[in-house]
Amino acid sequence: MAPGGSESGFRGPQVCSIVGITYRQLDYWARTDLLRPSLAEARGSGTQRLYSYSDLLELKVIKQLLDAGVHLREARRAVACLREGGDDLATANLVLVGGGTLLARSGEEIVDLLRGGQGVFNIVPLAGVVDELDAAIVAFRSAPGDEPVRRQTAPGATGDLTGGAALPRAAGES
Amino acid sequence: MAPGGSESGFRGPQVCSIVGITYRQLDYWARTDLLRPSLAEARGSGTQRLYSYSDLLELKVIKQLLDAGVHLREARRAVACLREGGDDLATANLVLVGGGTLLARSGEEIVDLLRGGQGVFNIVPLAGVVDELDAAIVAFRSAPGDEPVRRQTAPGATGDLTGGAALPRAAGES
DNA sequence: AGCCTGTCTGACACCGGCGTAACTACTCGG
DNA sequence: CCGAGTAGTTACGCCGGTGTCAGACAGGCT
Repeated sequence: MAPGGSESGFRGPQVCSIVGITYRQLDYWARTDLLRPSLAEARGSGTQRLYSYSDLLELKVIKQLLDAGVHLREARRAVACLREGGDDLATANLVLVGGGTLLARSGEEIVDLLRGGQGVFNIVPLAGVVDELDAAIVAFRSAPGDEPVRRQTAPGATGDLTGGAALPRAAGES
Repeated sequence: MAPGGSESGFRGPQVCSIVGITYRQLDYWARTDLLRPSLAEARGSGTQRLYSYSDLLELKVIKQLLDAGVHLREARRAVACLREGGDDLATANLVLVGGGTLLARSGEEIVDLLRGGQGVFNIVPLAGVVDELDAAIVAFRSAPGDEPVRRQTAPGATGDLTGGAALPRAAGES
């Protein structure tokens, strides 16, 4: 298989090493409707799933939530909110409050929520997630089966990431 | 300072109905060293555990975290941080970031963390926790065996929340 | 076609976090 | 001193989420 050749999406094992999850997790999440591949689903043994760039982004968010000790049930709600979220995700923060999810654009918005709300807030800064994901993709393309951690090159040089799904990187994070 | 402090503390089943957890949870948490009663531990069948007011506060924080879908492992770290915190917990926010815990006194502090941090933030406004806990204690004393398990949407209009029983609420909430 | 390799699939097992149900031990009123 | 009630303890099992492993299958290569 050619690591730099086909641009038609990402297959299961590729997704696993890019996002940093196990194949069992990816499979379980696809079977339980947490996140199914948007480009092509498996139709039996031997076929292959194809994930888009935005799929990877959602998977990365899920992994971050799991690493932070958040339950998969909350991750399901987060994914649902991300899909409605629109296009400029890199500058927003995903906020989970008891029973609801929303995208906060500014820090002051979060402070307002903290003042009035009772309950626990789970907040995911999406800019960092996008950064990590792009760096992991670039590292994977340069060395698919080797050391995954490489220096962070500007992903804008790669042109098209996955056709039409690539998000333009915003510069500032504040 | 603590409601109910005039007596010798809170016993297991009382704690369960005040905090809103099951006896099995309380027992499991005591056995796995998440939170052991600080006043008296069980020394065999028939004896009884005695929990202090600050025990109840920690238990309430744990329950809030669980309700928000946070794993028990994170709750263990949160408890450790709460014990190191000062006395004025009611004005602070408990913040869990990947691998670390801290108490943030102001909203701006949280915004600063959000700017630079990469990872998921779990934030617990402790003022709301104290409110709910005091209200539950007052409700329990007026109707010890009557009150069913109340939902998270505390009535709040109980009136004499701070009537000689609760901690003095210092900071405005909105 | 036959082989090889990569990928999906199914069955089994494991562990954390409890629920349920018995059992046990202490306390209290009489 | 004895029965009732209460509270802690043990035993067993369930369920969600994964690791492990063997098996099934598509597609490319010879």
